[in-house]
Amino acid sequence: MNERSFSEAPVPATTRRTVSRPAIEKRDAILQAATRVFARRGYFQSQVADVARAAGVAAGTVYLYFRSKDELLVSIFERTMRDAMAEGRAALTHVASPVERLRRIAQLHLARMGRDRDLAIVFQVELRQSTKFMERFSSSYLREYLGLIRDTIASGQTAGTFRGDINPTIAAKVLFGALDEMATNWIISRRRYSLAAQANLVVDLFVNGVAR
Amino acid sequence: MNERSFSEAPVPATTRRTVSRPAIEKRDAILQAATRVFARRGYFQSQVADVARAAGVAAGTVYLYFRSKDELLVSIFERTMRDAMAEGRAALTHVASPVERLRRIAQLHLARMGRDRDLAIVFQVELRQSTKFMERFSSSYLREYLGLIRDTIASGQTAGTFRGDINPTIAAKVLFGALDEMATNWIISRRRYSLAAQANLVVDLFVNGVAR
Amino acid sequence: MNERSFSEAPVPATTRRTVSRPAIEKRDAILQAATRVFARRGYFQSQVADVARAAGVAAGTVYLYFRSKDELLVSIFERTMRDAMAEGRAALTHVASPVERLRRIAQLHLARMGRDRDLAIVFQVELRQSTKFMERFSSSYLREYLGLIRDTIASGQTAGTFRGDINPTIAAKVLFGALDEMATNWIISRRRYSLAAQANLVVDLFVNGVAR
Amino acid sequence: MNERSFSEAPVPATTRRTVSRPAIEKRDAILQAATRVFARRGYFQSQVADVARAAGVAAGTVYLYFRSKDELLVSIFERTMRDAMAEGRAALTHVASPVERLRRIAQLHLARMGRDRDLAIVFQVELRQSTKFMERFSSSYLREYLGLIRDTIASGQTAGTFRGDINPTIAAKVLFGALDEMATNWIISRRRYSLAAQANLVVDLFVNGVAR
DNA sequence: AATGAATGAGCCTTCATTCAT
DNA sequence: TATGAATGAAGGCTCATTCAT
Repeated sequence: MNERSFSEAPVPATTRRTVSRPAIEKRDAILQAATRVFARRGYFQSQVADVARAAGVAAGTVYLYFRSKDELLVSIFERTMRDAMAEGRAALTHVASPVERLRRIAQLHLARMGRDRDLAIVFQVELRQSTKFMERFSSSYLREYLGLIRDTIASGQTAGTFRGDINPTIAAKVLFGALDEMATNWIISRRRYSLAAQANLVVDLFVNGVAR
Repeated sequence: MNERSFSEAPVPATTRRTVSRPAIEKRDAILQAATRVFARRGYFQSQVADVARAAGVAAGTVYLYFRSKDELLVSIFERTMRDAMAEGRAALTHVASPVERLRRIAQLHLARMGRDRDLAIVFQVELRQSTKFMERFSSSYLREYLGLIRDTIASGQTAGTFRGDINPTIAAKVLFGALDEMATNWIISRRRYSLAAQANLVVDLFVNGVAR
Repeated sequence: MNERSFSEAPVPATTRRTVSRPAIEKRDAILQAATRVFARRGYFQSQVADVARAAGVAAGTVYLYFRSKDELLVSIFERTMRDAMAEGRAALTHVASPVERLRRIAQLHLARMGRDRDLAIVFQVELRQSTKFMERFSSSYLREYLGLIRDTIASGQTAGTFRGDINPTIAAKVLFGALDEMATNWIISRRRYSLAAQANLVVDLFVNGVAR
Repeated sequence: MNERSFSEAPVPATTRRTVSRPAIEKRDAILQAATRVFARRGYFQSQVADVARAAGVAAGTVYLYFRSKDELLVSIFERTMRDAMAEGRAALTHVASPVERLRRIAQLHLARMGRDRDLAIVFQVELRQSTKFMERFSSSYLREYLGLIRDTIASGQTAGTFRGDINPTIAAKVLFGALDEMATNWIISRRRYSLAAQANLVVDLFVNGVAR
């Protein structure tokens, strides 16, 4: 991967703020095509021209919507995370019970990945190629996501539902790591099973432990 | 990454079985240099010439010991996993208690990664770039490693230490995912802390859960 | 020379059939540059970058018009042979006399080589580097060319102009070999003389023999 | 092909003049192996290590007998031509008739090639790769060989057997070209037939022409 | 004389990106 | 906005040759 820039999302810029509807649609089409192509061939094996072809546009057109090939990957991540966080927060609005909140988080997490295998592949595999790349991610949405889990755990501790002697930061990583591994394993596995169905099992394990 | 071959390790061999000591040493030196270089620059940014220079040999010499650049990566994985599995099995020989066994596994896992940051980077980041690559890994040593964890959990169930109503396969993934995330987070994090020290915390959480 | 593919000519095509004029011109320019460069430096000593520079395009551009370095060589052969066969057939249309036909063939053959020393060098030297390469050639245009000569001889036999006791296939090879050697010798020789002027001498010798 | 040197034949040089019998034998073995390997794989595809292996020696050993890979090719040519010229002259000693002399030359030429297909391939194909290479050849043995033919023809003219109005130099090229083409065609052709058997046909054609 | 491990120069090809239209 | 032809930097790998043993 060449020098990653990680700069602002470039939107076709005739007018800065009002981006026309068809422009957004084309941008989305390209992003979707990129997800499909990256998932099938892998990021490095994929050529920008492949993405363009899959999106039904010319190679040069991709660069009207994205600054670079890297940015396609970054944008897939950001769009998905933005959606996920928004959906997550909405889903948690009226859920008070910490356990139930974790359950919702896990369900949404695995459901989103399980719903779109190509997206899942990009998230679980293609997105993890360089420390720079990962640092960039962890310091933004991922930090936010881990924070959401951590806060939920902490509030569970405050409420007396969860043990006070555990470190909520570490616990958050444990849960995230577990969900992440579920998703990765689902990608890799030849067998086809419901990923979402594992959410409750994971949360149950996380909450109650393996001990009798 | 180009077509990976994953074929046998090509060691310059005077006779097939007896590989001379200096040959082994040079091979190891190259592998170590590769770990360092890949970790610092990333696999794709690294040139074979960089690795050669770091190992103090000529570029062409790398190809006397490894079939391709890819094979350097594969070999780092395989050598480490082989060592880790051997060390793991040895360390578990006389440990009967399931909880203690999990603790040992976690400790060895995080200690190994925490001991060599470069190796950890290669393992947590560089090695996860393509589905093909990951499939190859999961179907060998990783499967074996997950199996080791799963069997430990299952024996804990048999012994009555662990709940009978959990799926040991899923539980194994949960624990592995948690450890894996610890390592990844440690890599990414700017702060320097002891990775190994988290082993007990993770296992405690895994065994007892967050619930009061 | 690497694995030769000998596949279809890859012409950048807006539409499959209508190749734009400038595209054809650029392709021709590259082919001409390749002829010049290969003749001066030899095929293996020539770099694709040399050809590109001589053609006034970037190195990558060559690959928009030709699949590989090999294909440049193949294309020079094919374009020349196509032209030569077309010109040859046209020139023979109204020539009935077998001797006169042979004379025309020889004249065109040597005139074409004598007209473009670079092309001659590529034909007489660079194009004869591997059995695979030569097999490929002999089984296409060369076979056709030898066939043209053989048929002319055979018709001369039928007409009673030529002896009936000679094998026209062998006679064709003899004439072709003679012309080919004339060309090769002309290439190699330091002295500059008219190659075309030897056509009649060769044909006279071929027709009448050296015997008094 | 890299810079060709075309320098003196390097003989293992412990003592300059007295080359031990086994040294000569090893040199010959290498040359024979080279002929076989070059013929099968082509000169450029062949590695010096291939030749060494085929000769049953180590790669470095080849360089004790030959200065370079190029020189292997050159030496094959020179050894064969030396033998051929010697054999030729001997065979012609007591043959006075010009036609008969030509017949002997043609027979020896085609018999030698027809006897050793690998050698024939090297001579007809591998040896003709660069102008420099060919210039080197033409200016030595080839010139001598053509001279032999030319002189024979000239003496035939003096004797009144051959027409006085032909240019013996051109006639010599014609005959050589004819023989050369016979050999090349025999190499390329899938069909297996006697090459030597064509000698008389070619000479008859050369002497008497195709005309009735 | 013989070995074969080591060297390192050399080059085809790909493909992200640009830009004239 | 859209196109797609053109660019040119970049690098993995081969293999003839050397040389310490």
